[in-house]
Amino acid sequence: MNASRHSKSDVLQAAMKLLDEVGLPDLTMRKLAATLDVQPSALYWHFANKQSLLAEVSNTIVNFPKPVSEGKTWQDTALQTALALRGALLAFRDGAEVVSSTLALGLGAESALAKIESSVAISNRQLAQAAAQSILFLVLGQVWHEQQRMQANSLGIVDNLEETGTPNLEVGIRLILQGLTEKVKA
Amino acid sequence: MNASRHSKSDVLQAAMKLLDEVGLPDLTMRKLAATLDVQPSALYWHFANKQSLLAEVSNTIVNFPKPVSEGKTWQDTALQTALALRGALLAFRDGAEVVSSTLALGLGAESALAKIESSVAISNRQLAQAAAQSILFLVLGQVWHEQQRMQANSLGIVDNLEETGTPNLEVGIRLILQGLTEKVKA
DNA sequence: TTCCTTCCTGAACACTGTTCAGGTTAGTAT
DNA sequence: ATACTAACCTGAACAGTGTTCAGGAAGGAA
Repeated sequence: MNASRHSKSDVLQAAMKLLDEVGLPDLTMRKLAATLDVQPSALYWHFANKQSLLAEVSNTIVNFPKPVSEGKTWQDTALQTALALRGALLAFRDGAEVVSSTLALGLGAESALAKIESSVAISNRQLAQAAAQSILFLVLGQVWHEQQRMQANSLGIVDNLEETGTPNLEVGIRLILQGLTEKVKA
Repeated sequence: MNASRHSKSDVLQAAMKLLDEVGLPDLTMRKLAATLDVQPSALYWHFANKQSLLAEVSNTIVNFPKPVSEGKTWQDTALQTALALRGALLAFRDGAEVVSSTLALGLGAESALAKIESSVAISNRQLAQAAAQSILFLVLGQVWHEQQRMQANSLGIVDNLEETGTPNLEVGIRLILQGLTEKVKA
């Protein structure tokens, strides 16, 4: 189709489109190169390796706007931020797994943690950091689970009727915020 | 070394030993076969595929004894259970990643969730389930992070001085349990 | 001795990420 | 117009991956 040359952000865009279409396991350098009408080796001019590519994909996924906090309690803002993160992860196929992996490798996606932490408006920063990290892991784990089920269901695998995804997540976050509120009071 | 034949549990044991020695990325079927003095294809008589092998590895890792609850509040028991899970994951290199992956794929490791859930002795089972799931994701995420840092540090990468691993985990769990306690009271 | 189950061999298939020497294209400077 | 330079790509190869499959060997039971 397109025989023109490509910039780094072209490749990044194509990678995210392909991710959404085929999922993480099938996001290979060769398939990505094919969608750009280019040899696989060409990708290595733009990115040092696949991990670096995925790191930037991950950063783009979690680059969602931080909810405004006007007229809301910080508990509400924190909850909204966590749910916004959930939405950002759900916007791309296997988004949670991609972000989890690059976060574990320390290659990016730290902005997600920062956004949650800054929404926890309590004076004890150490405590706020622990809570924010907990919320982050909770959202990542839950959405990863959820997205895996989505794919399984789309493959015709029997639905287990355990559709407690979203409720469970919100309940979990609320428990942490509740605990935080009590702890700060004392 | 050993030219005798092997049972399924022999292979499983060898896999776990190799995992602990070289880590998940280097746990390949070929290397595993080599430690058993066997061709790679021989492994497929014992396990349908690599995922199935990892699923059983995962089940073995999380098969830790559930702490006794005598003379303790359920909050204490739940905390102990979560920390026991942490210990079980830390007992094997990349344990958290292995368990996270197979749990996401729905191929095993559910016993971990069951143990935590049963330790949350409140009447509202729906709430208990949500809390248990939250604690599980929290432990998995935190330990995954921790183990990744351990490997990075062992490779000579600079230590970031952010040694908040264990404290953060315990704080997070306590927040959830505190929130639970308040919610049950009301 | 025959039979059957258990376990393994050897070779191949279809992929994967990555490297590298060299070529093309386009734009800038002389 | 010519020369230079940076951006981008080709083509081929390398070393490795999980997995399959027809067939062979070992050992106990009938």
